[in-house]
Amino acid sequence: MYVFIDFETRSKIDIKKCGAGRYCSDPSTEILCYSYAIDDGEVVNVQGDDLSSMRELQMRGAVFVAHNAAFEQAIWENTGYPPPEFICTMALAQSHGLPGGLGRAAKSLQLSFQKEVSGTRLINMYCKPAKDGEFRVLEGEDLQDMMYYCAMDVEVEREIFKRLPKLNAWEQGIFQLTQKINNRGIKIDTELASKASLFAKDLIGAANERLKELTDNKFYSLSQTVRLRNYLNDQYGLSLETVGSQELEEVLPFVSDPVAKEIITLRIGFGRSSSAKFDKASGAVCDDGRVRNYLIYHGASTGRWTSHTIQLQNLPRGIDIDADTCISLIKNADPEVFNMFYPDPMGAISSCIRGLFVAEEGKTFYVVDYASIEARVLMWLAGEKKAVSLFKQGADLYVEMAKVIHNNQKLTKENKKERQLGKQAILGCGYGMGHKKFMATCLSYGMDVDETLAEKAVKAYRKMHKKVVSFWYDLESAAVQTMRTGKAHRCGPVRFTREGEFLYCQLPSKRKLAYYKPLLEEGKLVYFTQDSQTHNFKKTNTYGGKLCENVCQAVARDIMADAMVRLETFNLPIVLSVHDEIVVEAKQKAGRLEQVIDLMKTLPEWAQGCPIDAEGFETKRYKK
DNA sequence: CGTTCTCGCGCG
DNA sequence: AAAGCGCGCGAGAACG
Repeated sequence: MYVFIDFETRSKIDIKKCGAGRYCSDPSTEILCYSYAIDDGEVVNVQGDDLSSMRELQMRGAVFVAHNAAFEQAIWENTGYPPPEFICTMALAQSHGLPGGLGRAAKSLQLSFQKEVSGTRLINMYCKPAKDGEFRVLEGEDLQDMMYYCAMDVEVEREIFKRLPKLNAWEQGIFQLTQKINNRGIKIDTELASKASLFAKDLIGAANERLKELTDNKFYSLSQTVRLRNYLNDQYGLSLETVGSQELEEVLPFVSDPVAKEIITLRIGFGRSSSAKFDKASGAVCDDGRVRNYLIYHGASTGRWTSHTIQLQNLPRGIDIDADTCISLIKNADPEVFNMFYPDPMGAISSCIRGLFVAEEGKTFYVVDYASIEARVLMWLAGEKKAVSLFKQGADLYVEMAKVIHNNQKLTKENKKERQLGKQAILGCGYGMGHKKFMATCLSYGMDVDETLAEKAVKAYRKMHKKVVSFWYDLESAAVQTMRTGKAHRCGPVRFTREGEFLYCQLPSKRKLAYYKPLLEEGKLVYFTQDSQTHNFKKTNTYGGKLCENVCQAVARDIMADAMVRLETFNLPIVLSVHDEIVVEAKQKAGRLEQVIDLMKTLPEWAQGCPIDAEGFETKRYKK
């Protein structure tokens, strides 16, 4: 028996500011009404927060289904009863390469039920307090409309559920593990959050004031990016395409006007949004000092986790300063003293963002990450035996690459510049990058590589790793053949199949990557996906190099997911995972770091032979 | 006034 | 033998 359910809740606190973790646990948060449907039955609307009939269904072994089940589970928990396990239609949508949001998912699937747009007005009216801080009373026609809106959400989620295959048992387990981590949460240094936010706001405020002076009050903020670009171009004869820091760094040496120079310097130094993460941390922290509900299962189409509320997957690495010293200055010193201490005070503050996350009293973080896992997975999948064995021996592949690029066997680790180029090639050229893009990528890492050298590097990579190159073409041709014939086609360790509205790519772990509404257009493979920049759901083309990238990212994720399950089995609680890194929070114990590393390096049956490696450290305060 | 899109930032 | 890819969020601006 499946029970499809959707809660409408109200709260005195703002879910946008606090995230679902704190929102659901706040005492002012309560269920206004809810709708549910049993199997194919009619949707039932219930006013108020009495869940007793739901608990009865739970007792009878019903399987509950919700869209973004984490929310329903947390709300259920807040009523004082342990929630059942859920199937999450958002997880189903995302694991099929569809948008996560209920409305967007319904739209992209062109369901017969669509999300009711009129719900927004009701939510603003009844789910948030009025200006006097009190809730408006939901009754009469608006109550009926609210229940109708809620019921439609149930219809939509039921239709998504019927339309998409369920997660396999292993992946449902990974989904549950994600929820477990989300509920466990991670502790925040709240004192640091509030003080650092003030420091950052001071600095940004001063920079914006200076911008006003320099531009005769034409601006109020350095983040007015488009206007700032046009202004610099018009006023100073520049030809900027953006005001991104990379482009600005490039042109700065050629700008002669002192005012333009200063504006650009201000934008580079203060354009980043540093105080935002501190503020979000302050807002999202629960009563026990932890933030929760930050990981999104299968947020990326490849299966990687993404993160929200506080985006934990893009914490700045920081500049080269001692973060502990900087944090104690933020806590104990005045801003003036602080600014004297650091020539780049914004850089210093943003270097402390990682330090917001601290281990619970008596515990410590074990931070372990895989070494260039995607490059290793690629060599393994492509069958590059030599590279695989070099990786296994612990050889320096970056130097080996440099030797080929420069046609010089005498190069060693000490040839830093050459090795750096070799590293860029190994990490960057595996998915078909051309030499122009390679040049730009090198430049973004501060390496000035000319076109000839870039061309040499790309050619050398492709010559040295012929099987990687053929892997691109074989992947594309297997996918295209599957589209042409409707039959499964294998490419080494992966297998393409055509089922329903999807082209699937089955990975060694048996998990399937999904491509929605695939088509051959003049022999080229296209499919529908959400544009990662604009969020528009649209047709996009793909090709060997891109398929290769998807597969490598996905396999690396599967290796990490497997390790995460293992860590939890050995009672090593994960509080965070970031693409190739896992953070465990546990009591300090001799040998524990090695244990975490060993468990992460242990490979599942399907990945035997993959040359992975991991390293890490322990720390009370999160850092890179 | 709220929603949606774009730009730019940060990570892997 | 041609192409690197995957995200979320804040702020501003456009839209209704």
